[in-house]
Amino acid sequence: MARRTKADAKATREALLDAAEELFFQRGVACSSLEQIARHASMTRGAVYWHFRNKADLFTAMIERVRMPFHELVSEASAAHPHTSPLAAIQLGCEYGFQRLEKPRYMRVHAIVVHRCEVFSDIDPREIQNTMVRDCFNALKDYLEDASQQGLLKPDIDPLTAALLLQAVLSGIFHNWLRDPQAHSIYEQGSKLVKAQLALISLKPLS
Amino acid sequence: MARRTKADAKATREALLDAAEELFFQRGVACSSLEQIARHASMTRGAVYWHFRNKADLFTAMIERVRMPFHELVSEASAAHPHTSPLAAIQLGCEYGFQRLEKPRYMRVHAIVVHRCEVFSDIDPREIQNTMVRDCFNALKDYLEDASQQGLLKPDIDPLTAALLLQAVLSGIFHNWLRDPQAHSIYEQGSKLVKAQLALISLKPLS
DNA sequence: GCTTTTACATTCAGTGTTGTATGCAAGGAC
DNA sequence: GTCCTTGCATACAACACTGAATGTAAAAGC
Repeated sequence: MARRTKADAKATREALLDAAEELFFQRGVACSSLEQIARHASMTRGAVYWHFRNKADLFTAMIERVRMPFHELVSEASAAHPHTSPLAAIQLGCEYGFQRLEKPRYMRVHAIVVHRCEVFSDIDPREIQNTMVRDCFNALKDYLEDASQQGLLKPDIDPLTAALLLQAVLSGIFHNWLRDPQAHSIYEQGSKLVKAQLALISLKPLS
Repeated sequence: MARRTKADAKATREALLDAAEELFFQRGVACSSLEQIARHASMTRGAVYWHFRNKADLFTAMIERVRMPFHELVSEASAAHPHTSPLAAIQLGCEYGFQRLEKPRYMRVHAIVVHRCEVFSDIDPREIQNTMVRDCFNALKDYLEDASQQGLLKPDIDPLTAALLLQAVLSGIFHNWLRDPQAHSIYEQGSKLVKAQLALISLKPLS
């Protein structure tokens, strides 16, 4: 068959990643063979082995397309809404994150990492999740310590516990939604619950 | 080889489940073959196929050994601590649950369901988790509605939202711990956070 | 315009796994 | 004591998947 131009090759790579995403999501990582993935992208396994070393390499490349560190979300949010309090920044960052998660690609890949893959070769999905969670928690802690120093928090709760609770709430919202994404909008449900939780720990009602 | 008595057969079955538990936990469900499981229990695949129809059947049998409905935890707890308020019942039920999770068997099996298995044949780990979560949430909602009617909750939070938040907190605690069970005790961390969250929603300080 | 890469397709060998079929020795009921 | 059944072990057939080797035609470089 005809060889493709450099741009075509890039498109092929993306198509393979798309196909992997769909099949991993539908049948799970272990149950999706490279042959099936290639066929789903109208290619052969040769193409897969050209662009990726093996299944694990393909997998990590797929993950790379959907990274979203919390501080990125917040700075993106605060670009649109400047001069906000730490608590409002958290609320906005979460809402931006929830909105991203509703995009099919983000939903699918996160669903794959959480529910459709297990340890294989040198990939451990828990580590992937751990880095995401740690990043999020550290950001929350920073914002809540800021809020505490500005006297925005109720005096009977320390910022560390507040961060732990809020991070747990976020984790819960995330996992509850991901277990059945069709059931409800994580943006609506999540925003509501984050707001409620922030109201519980903040001294004054949120703006 | 010698045929075993009925009690021996039962022991064999348990040994196979134990072996599956260990291997699933170590290498993941997909990466553990029935041959490996049988060998790990000093048996052959014939024993596996005698006691279980296939891998999926073995898997569900393994799950069956660690079920713990929330109301069971609470009734077990309130047998030891009678005449408690709904909020204290929640606290106690959670603590009993956390303590169970720290037992190796419970920890391993839950870790397997959450992190070491994906959809295979007709098994969907999400459904298993969904039933657990729904059961827990319904129980929480009942207790919190009781608490609300007894005037124990802050007036600015409705029992439904409180239940959603608390369930999210529990989910978060669970997943955060399960991602790295060695890092901390879920009993200590979880009890602390549940207490803090209950304090946030309750009108008076908890006894 | 020629050569060298690139971007795949095709083929092949090897391995691991599943399900089933069969064998067999001891248990259990009478 | 016998006969059927149980509780496995062993053997077999079929398949699916991986990784690597090889083939190849067109793009890129000069």
